[in-house]
Amino acid sequence: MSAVEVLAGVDIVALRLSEAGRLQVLLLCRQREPYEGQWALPGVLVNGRCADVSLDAAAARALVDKARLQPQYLEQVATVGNGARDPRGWSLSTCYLALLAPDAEPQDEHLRFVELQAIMAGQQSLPFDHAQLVRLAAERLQGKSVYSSLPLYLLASRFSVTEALGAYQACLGQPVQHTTLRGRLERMRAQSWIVDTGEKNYPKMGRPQTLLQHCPQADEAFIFDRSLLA
Amino acid sequence: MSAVEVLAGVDIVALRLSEAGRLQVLLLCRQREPYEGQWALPGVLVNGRCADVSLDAAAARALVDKARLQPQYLEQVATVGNGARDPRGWSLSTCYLALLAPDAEPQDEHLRFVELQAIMAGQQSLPFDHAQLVRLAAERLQGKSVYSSLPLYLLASRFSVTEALGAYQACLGQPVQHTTLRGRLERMRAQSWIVDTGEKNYPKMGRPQTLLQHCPQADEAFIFDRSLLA
DNA sequence: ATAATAGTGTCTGTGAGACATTATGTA
DNA sequence: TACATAATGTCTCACAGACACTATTAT
Repeated sequence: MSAVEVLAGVDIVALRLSEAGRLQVLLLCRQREPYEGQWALPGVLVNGRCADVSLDAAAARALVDKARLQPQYLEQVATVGNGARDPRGWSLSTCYLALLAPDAEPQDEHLRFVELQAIMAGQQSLPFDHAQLVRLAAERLQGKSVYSSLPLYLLASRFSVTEALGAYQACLGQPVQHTTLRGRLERMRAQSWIVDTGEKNYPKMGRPQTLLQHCPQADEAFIFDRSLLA
Repeated sequence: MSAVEVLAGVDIVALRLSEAGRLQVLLLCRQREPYEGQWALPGVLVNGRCADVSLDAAAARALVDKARLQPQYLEQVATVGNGARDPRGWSLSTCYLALLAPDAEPQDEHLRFVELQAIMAGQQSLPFDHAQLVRLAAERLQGKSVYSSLPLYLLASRFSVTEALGAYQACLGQPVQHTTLRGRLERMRAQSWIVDTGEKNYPKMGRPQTLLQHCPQADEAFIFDRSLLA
């Protein structure tokens, strides 16, 4: 090992909303030691020899190279570093939160989605400190969902208010009043972040749903000036 | 350079509130190449040979080793990595925001406080991408000041409402209604985050000031459920 | 008609914004 | 007394929370 350098990488916590309305984490079966054959977060090492122009670019590359998936949202969560997280020695990992569309599907058998709750509850164990990274990313998502439009990045390009409600409830882990969400969506519509497509979805029963479209007007999510569930 | 490892470090944006009520950044005159003799952010390299148990510990060490200062608040802001920021090659830096008490004084001539505004305006240039790191830290502080008690960590152990108001205005860069801040301080008092010491400060003119004490009940700052300046 | 789901309306409570008023010290 | 600064009171507005009510489809 070099005198002044250190092992560093990025790990991606990529989340998808299942049909049942639950959050799922993308895992990859490791092809190399350490922990070969175990299901872990997708990630890549970063060092000068890679073509990455930046750390953020390395994160995007990790998801494209390993899973051929393009996230709808990507945000750096935190960097952890210590001597215990990797058997190869003192190492750094920068954790990213990625939000995928609900139709994101694994391309091969080395990829799998598992329920976020299974990891949080410890039923699904992960190598390295990946369980901790998942916790950090989930906390970030939950925290920002209280005052931003972040959960909308988990939806398909056309979505109903009911689907948006499901996304918020999955991110927050608790029920949300639909009237409150409607108010927020209306405020976003006034600023062109939401467009009413005019199309309708006709479910088996009940009144048809208005289909909305999410049109982010900035890189960051829309910020509301008040918290949910205060 | 090793095949898989990379140069990594932490850099600290340590802020102090001047008597004039303006934010100042702690700079250190570099003792080594690169950029020897230039004023830059204090920081340390991280690698397995150091005794740091974690990246956060390395950040705390950077401030103690280089400036003998203990911050009242320390938070990781972001990690940047690219091939251009350091002349030695592709490198990583994790940026930390530190908030100091107003009586924090440089211990020797290698340390200096400069106005945050001078750096933001480009009047004071910094080596590496340190100006960008300062911007990231200042953005984090400004963002969180809207909905949290973060500015209070810039105050002495006993402080008046007027001083707290100055801290908020410095962090936000705009005026705040004192009645709004009083309401927030009162809500913190109800939850034991603020204590009325009963002591008074008697300025040359005017009604004496109640002296308050900040008693954080958690590692994170107090979060309000509504934004200032919406 | 009935069931099911979508969407609106109404009322309440909280806290920020703005500003007037009162309180308490010094010169 | 006048003056300066601290602290409180009042009113409005925006928006979340709760829940009732209306609307629109299929069977």
